Amino acid sequence: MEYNFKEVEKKWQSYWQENKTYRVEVDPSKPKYYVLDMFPYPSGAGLHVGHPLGYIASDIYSRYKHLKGFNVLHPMGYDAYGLPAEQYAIQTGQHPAITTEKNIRRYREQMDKIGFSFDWDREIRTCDPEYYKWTQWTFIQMFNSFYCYDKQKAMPISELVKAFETVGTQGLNVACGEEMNFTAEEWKNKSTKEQQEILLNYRLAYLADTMVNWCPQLGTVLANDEVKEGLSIRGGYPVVQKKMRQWSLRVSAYAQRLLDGLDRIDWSDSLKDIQRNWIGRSQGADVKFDVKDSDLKLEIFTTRPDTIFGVSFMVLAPESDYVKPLTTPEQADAVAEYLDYVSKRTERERQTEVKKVTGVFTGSYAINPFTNEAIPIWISEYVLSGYGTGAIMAVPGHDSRDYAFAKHFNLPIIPVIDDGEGHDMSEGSYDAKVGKLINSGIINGMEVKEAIAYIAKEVEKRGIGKSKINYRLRDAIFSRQRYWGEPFPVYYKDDLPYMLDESKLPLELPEVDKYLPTENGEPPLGRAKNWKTEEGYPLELNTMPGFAGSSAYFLRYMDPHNNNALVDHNICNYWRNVDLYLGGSEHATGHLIYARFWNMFLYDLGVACEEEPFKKLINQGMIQGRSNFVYRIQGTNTFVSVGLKDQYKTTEIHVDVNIVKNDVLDLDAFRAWMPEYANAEFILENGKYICGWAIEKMSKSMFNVINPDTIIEEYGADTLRLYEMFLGPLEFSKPWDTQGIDGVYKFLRKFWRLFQVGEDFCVSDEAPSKEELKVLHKTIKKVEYDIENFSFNTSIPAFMICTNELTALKCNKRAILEPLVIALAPFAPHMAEELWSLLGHTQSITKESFPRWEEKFLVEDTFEYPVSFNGKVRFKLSMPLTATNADIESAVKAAPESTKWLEGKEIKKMIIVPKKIVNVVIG
RNA sequence: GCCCAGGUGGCGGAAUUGGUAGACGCGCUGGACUCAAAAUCCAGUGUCCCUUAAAGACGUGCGGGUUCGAUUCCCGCCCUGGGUACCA
Repeated sequence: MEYNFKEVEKKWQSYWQENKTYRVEVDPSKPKYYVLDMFPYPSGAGLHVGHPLGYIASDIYSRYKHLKGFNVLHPMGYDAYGLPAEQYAIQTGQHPAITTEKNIRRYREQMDKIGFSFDWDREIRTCDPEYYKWTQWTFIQMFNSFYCYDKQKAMPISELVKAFETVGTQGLNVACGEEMNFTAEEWKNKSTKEQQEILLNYRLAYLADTMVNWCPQLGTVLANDEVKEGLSIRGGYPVVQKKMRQWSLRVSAYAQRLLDGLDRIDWSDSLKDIQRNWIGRSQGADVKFDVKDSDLKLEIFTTRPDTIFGVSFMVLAPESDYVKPLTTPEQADAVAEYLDYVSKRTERERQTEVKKVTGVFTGSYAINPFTNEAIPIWISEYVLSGYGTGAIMAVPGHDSRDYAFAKHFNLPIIPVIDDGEGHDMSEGSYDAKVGKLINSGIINGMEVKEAIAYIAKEVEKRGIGKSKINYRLRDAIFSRQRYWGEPFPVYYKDDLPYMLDESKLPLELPEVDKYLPTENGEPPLGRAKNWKTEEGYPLELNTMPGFAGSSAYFLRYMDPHNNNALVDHNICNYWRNVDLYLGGSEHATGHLIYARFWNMFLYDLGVACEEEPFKKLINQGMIQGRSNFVYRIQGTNTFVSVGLKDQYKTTEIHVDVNIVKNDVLDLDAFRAWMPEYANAEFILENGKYICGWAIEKMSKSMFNVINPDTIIEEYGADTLRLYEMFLGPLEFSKPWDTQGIDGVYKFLRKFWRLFQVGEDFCVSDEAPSKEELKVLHKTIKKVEYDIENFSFNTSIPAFMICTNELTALKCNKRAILEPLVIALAPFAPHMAEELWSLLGHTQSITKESFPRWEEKFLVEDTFEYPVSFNGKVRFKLSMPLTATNADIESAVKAAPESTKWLEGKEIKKMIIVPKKIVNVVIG
């Protein structure tokens, strides 16, 4: 009886579904294990063969953990809000909810065919009001919180108000937009509106003016990549830099905790590095400079206080608040002209034209606190308003950007560090933090490190500055002028934002007649009828960004139907956090930062039980496409096989990989593929048309998309699962190549045949031989080791070797085959279930335990020593395990093969590594 | 520019971390079974020298080093992929 995968896979998929085999509940009697995949955005194209890679790996691991006795949580859902459905809605008028629903059904259908062990009772969708109720709820909690640096956690905003009422801002050490100073008395005298405005400066979710690309004609904010040369890519309308009132999340408050947490989690070093760079901690000092003929103090941030004697000018960001007060009447026109130039520059231009040096003198001078010299204050776009204080002290001798600026505007360059090798200042700055200070008054002769500490201390002593740590991580802009996203639970009264009462949640997304901005530039929600509270206050028109819904979904899976809480505390206390998270590394600076931040906030609130949401993270690689080409002889409809194409002038054309098998083109299918090829002629080699090939991204336009359904149709889901794993290490990017799939397909059929005698299913109850037991235990050991280390690609060869060896031994013994079936179950669950039931078991294989391997079946009596002479292996020597080094030494000398290699030479040394190798050094 | 990962046959990739490099699979070559095909099975397959075999030499991006022994460790380069960039 041949293995009928179609029938078997269908049978077990419906069995699992009907019996809810993978349903999971809290069970304190068992250890928990939480395996999570990054949930997909359900796009219209459906799944291609690359998408399930991570799902298959996580499925193997969770099935394995289950067999190992863990209570495994393994859920799946959909990141359902997103741009493509909205774009489609704009074009067709079809509601994005309908498109999304359709796509989800298609995804589910495709996933079901692969045989995953998801607990579908826990499915969530971010666009479901029952789900986004808790996204909105969390936002309200953020609005009602501030971040206290002393306690290193989020606190209720009411505590801050209490502090303001009693001591004002005195002794305050909290996260904020800008430093504020007022007394309790002053606070009490402020109007409600003023007080609310001040509180926004401290809330974790806050409304503030932020710089954005604004396109007036399109009536929307644009991302940097949607703008080119100051014009919008769509329409070509002018785009300006504009401050807009936007919602933001104070992610920056958690910068240090996000950094520290990385040391406690099991992620790849490269991913941790990406996050560390993104957070960008730098230790330095804020220093205040007096301004000549003014009461103003100019505060700058520097990481190199040691170079303060080398400061020859100061630079302000064009957007800096210092610009206005520091511009003198004589320079007013020049500054205005420069600011106008800068405002027309887009972020993109500033980024691409990094080498372009521009700037203008303000007319004012700062006083160097250490030399008392007057130094000119300039404005330049190379200084960013959003980092540090938006102003710098420029040390052209030791900073390459300051150097370029000084050269361009002919400003003095003062060397203050001697690198000991006579660095030539005319060739560029010396940026390294190594050397001795020169031309630097009190710190002359000090090493750089010493000098940094000395000046930092001196600055604090004089009260002109303090040590400070800056982070590159910015707050997350949280508003989008889009329709298909979570509505904010916010209404406006007196121009101030207020949160809806929690009892009003969820605030459901309203219907609109069109998915475009309104005529007067409001977001699409401006079109909704009655978009106001019961009291008549207008509701927020923006929606939340894509990352809102994906920032706490892992918590919701624990308790997805709870209507009273994001997650029940006892349930959360059991599942705690994700033990294994699988997904792409493209989320390193997005989702994986936001989700950690969001979870830390919920942890501070007492909702989450662990500070870090994802204990271990694996980034699966991308599966690329393998494109096929045909070669048309130019000006004809004749196609030449790849081996002969150099004899003609040809054009390379992508051909649908689905009509090519093993690089051989199906000629009839090609003629039927497109009308223009209906009369195609071919020049063959060896009677076949061979196509060329290349590795490219899998995409429709390259005709190289492989649909998992097609593979399952032809080879079955188990083969697909095995082959995706066999392709290579999980983390690598690798091309899909259908050619190789035969190998694993053959393996499965061979495995099946182990249970057959002739045409019938037949296993023997005979006792296994020593040799058979060795094969079994060797395999289980290897497979277990590989699964634990996520090298599924090497455990499949272990099964293949095992099957070949058992076939050679003609072994069909139950004692060997039963444990093997269980070990194979995580990889090929359908076949395993079928064999298990054929072996006479009445309950699902998921109820079994993973087999244990025992060392005693693996130990040998002898070891075959490779004997090498001067590092080159010459022969093998079989020795008992009990042999001493002296035994081995004399055996090597006595071996007849040795005489050949020793001829005319003497043994200088003999290295014997027990159970490894013998190396004879001769000379 | 800076940070990270990687470079092994015709191809995807193994090598239990310093101990027989190329497991396993694909592809290719030959054979068996077939009227034939498919399927299946068996054998071979890093390079060079050679009619063949034995034997040998070379071989893990390049150049050095440590070691009895290096794909693995160290130093200096080259290339590929990823991240990031006026972050002071």
